[in-house]
Amino acid sequence: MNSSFQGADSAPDSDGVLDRLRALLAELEKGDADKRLPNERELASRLGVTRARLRKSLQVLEDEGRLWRGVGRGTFIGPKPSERPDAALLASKTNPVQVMRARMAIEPELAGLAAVNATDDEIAQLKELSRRCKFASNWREYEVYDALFHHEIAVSAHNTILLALTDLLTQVRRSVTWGRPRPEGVRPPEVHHSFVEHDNIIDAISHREPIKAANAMRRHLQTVEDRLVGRD
Amino acid sequence: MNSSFQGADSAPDSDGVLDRLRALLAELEKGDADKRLPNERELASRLGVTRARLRKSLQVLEDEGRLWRGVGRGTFIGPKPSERPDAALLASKTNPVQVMRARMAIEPELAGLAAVNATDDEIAQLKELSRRCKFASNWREYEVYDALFHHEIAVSAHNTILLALTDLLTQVRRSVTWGRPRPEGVRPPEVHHSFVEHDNIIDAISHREPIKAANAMRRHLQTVEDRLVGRD
DNA sequence: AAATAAACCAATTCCACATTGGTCATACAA
DNA sequence: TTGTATGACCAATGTGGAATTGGTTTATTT
Repeated sequence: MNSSFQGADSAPDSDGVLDRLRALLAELEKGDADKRLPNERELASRLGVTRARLRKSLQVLEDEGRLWRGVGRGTFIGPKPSERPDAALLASKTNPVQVMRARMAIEPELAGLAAVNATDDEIAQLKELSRRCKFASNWREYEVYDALFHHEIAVSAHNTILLALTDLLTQVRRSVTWGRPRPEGVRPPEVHHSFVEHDNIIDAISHREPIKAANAMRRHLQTVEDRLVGRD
Repeated sequence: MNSSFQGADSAPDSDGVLDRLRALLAELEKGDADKRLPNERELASRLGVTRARLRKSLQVLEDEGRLWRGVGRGTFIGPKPSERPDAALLASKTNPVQVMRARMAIEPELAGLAAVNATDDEIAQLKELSRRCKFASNWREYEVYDALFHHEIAVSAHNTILLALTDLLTQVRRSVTWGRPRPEGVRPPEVHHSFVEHDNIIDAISHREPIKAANAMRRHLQTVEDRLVGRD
C-alpha cells in the first residue's frame, strides 16, 4: 500500500525517502505528543537527502492528506485544519441569493425546534422584540430588532451549533450593504409585511406547532427574498 | 432625544460631557475615516473632565449601542462586532445530536444545489472520493475521504456561505471524538451502508435530479445518525 | 460622602527579528 | 541538454518584549 496518486512512475522512491517518511509519520502518530515534524532543512540533512528531494516526498504525503504544510508555520500530521470563517471575507465572496439560500435551509428548522424547546420567557421575549419592530422609529432601528428577533428564535431552539451558524450569517449580512438603501429618518410603514409574518411565527411557536412554525418562517424568508431581489 | 435608557436622573450630564460626546460621534460618523476614538486619558483631558466622569458618559453611549470598548483595543463607533466562531469551543458546548440536526438542515440542500451546479470535473472528483472510501484500509482513512466527499459536495453546490458553514461543522466534529472508537487497523466492511448511499447521492447529482439528491443525502445522514446513537 | 488623582491590572497591539515552507538562479554532473 | 544539488531570496508566520488601553482599586482631597 504505497503509491496511490497519479502515475506511480513519477516518484519511484529509489532512495526510500518516502518509505522512511511514512515510518516516521506512523511513529509520530502513535505518540500523543505534538503533531509537528522537524523543518525541511533539518529533516533533509537528517535523512541525508536534498531538500528538493525531500520536498517531493512530502508533496506526495500532503496529496494523500497525511500531513499539511504552511509557510512560516511548519509541517504537521493530519489533514489541514480549515480556517475560521471571517464574516467580512465571506461577504466579499458571496451574494444575497446565496445567503438567502442558507437562511432558508437553517431558519425554518430553527423555528420548528423553537416550537418544541422554547421556554415561556423566551416566547415572551420574542413577542417583545416583535413589538419593538413595529414601533421602530426608523429603518436602522427596525433592522436591529429584526436581527434580534431572528437571533432569539435561534436561542429558543436550544441548538448551540445552529445558533452559531445563524449568528455567522447575520454577521455576513451586517458587514455589507446589500439591497437598496432605505432613506434615513423614515419610519417603516404601519403595515410592513414582516409584522404579521413575525406574529404568525410566534403564534406557531407558542402553540407548540413545529411544522407550522417552520412553514411560517419559510414564508417570511420568501417575502424577504422577494423584496431583496426587487419583486415586491 | 437624549436619554433613553434607565433612570434619566442617574446621569443629568450637568457639565454637558454626554452631549459633547454625542456631537463628536456624529462628527466622526460622517467622515469615512477610522471609527476609533482617542483613548480615555487623552479624551478626558481634551474635554477638561476626569477620566471617571468621562467613563460614565461613555458607558451610557455603549449601552445605547453607539460605540463599543475593549481592553487593549480602544473605543470604537458602532455595535461591537461579534467574535468569529471557534470550532473547539463550539464542540465543548454542543453534542452529536445537535450537530446532526444542523447537518440534516444543510447538507440535503447542498446536494440539491450540487445536482444543479456541479461541473463534470467535480462529479468525477466525487466518484473518485467515493471509490477511495470503499478501498480505505482502515477507519481513519475512511473518515478522511468521507469528510472530503461531503466537502466536495459543498464545493459542487457553488454556494460560498453554505460551504463555510459545513466546513465549520466538519471542524466541530473533528475536534472531538464522539461515538464509539473504532478499532485501529480494522478495515471498513466490504459492504458498509455508506458505500451504496454515497453512490445514490452521486447518481442523483450526475443525473441532475435535485430532489432525488437531497432525499438521498437525507437518508444517508439518517443512517449515520442512527449509527451514532447506537441504533444500527 | 463624593469627587479626584494616581497607581495598578490584564487584555491587546505593535514592532523588530527569527523561523519556515515556497521559489528561483546558478553551478555542476550525467 | 537534462537533471540535480546548492544556496540565496521571498513571503507568511511565529515569538518575545515593550508600549498602549480600557477596567479596577486605593489613597487623597474637598
